[in-house]
Amino acid sequence: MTKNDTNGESIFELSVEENKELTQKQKQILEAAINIFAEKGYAASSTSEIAKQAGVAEGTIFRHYKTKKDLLISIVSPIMSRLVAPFVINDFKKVLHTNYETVEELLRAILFNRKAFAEKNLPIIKIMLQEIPFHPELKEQFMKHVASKVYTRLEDIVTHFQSQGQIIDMPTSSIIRLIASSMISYLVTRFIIMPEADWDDEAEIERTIQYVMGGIGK
Amino acid sequence: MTKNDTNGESIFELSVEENKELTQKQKQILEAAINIFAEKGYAASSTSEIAKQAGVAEGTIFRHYKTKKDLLISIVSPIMSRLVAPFVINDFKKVLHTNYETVEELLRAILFNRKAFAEKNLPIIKIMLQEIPFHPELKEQFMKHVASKVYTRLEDIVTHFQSQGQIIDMPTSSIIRLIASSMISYLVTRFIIMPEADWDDEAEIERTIQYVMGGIGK
DNA sequence: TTGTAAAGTGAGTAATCACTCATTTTAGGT
DNA sequence: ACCTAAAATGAGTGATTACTCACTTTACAA
Repeated sequence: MTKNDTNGESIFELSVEENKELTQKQKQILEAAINIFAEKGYAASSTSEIAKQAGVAEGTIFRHYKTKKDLLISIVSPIMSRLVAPFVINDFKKVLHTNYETVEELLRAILFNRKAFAEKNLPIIKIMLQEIPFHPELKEQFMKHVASKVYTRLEDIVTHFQSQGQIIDMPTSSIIRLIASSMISYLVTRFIIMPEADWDDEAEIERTIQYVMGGIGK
Repeated sequence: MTKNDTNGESIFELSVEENKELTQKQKQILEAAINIFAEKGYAASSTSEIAKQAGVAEGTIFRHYKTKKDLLISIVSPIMSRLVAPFVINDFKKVLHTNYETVEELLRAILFNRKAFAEKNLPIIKIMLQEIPFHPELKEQFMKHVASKVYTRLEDIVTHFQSQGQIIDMPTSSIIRLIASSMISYLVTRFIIMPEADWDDEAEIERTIQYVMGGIGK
């Protein structure tokens, strides 16, 4: 089931382990928990409501998850690995340099790909963003397995294209922050802040890329 | 106490109504509630803990605030007006055009000013950002009294400088989104995501402005 | 068909929740 | 010094919370 082709733009299209061997009821619990956590927030959600919406007894939840927090982590943790999946390919650098001749191309591919990912996993991403500030384990996991890894890869990208003269001379950390900010802001605005506005996605992504290139391109 | 001078860059330095006639205990309640809400989130905070930290009886909280949610709104609401204060000056347009000859100047002034504001009101701003998604009244208030008003002013700014040829030809809404995203992202990263990193604020603001201008300037 | 371990149940538990209210304390004008 | 209204109190309320556990049901290999 796991795709592993690494040709073309597919670096950013690898999928990962789908839900393994889960009981039917366990899947129902996860689905209900995801919906309720996303809608009301973790702290304001009760296990009784989750059980009710999942159509299981409350005790069933605690047979699979020691605590309510355990349930939260079981939901949020997997999304973190999947969030960085495209960046942690083993020969990332090589594949990268041979497939993308310009920063623009690369950034566009990343943005399109992560947009699809965000679209597909919106509720869980909302939970992640909402709960990270209040759960040190989540924050730590995010910093260690998401932020730092993405940063390293972006560092590779920026320095590589900087040496090619495609990117202006500015501290790498600032360039990374500015690029990431623009791209993440687009996704957050698009799917979280104003999801019900009518978006011309292709055009707006194009403008975002144009804007970024104007800011960091030579 | 309220400053009303409108000369120089002071448009973005107006202060507003300070805490009016509040009991000493009421101030203690607000202070404790702000700290605890910011730290643990609204739903995970108990009125008993707030009362304890404030050094008052739990009943005292409910003498001043009908419900716990009422307390939340009493904390978050005022910050919204203060957030947009610089933008709702009555003769904003006139003062604006006479005081700032370039977009760059203006954006820099806004960013510096709102940075100071964010620094001074960080915990309340955190609460606002955290709780808006879960409280329709707050969301509505934010959209009506913050987002739409700021948007209108930015529209004025963008079209004005566009007619002067300082800003590229791109849909106004996209330009506003991109500018606002870059500036807000800086503040969020600076104060919420990575507050403990060592920032060279002046330099980073300058880079942000330079980046924005590269993206939207001619 | 039968044995058994895992899955599922739901009534029960102690703790905590937001909120009430009868009573006491405080502040300030006369 | 006295009066009074507002401020403050804290024990008490029923509802809800996350979680437990003795028990029943299910799935499936032998």
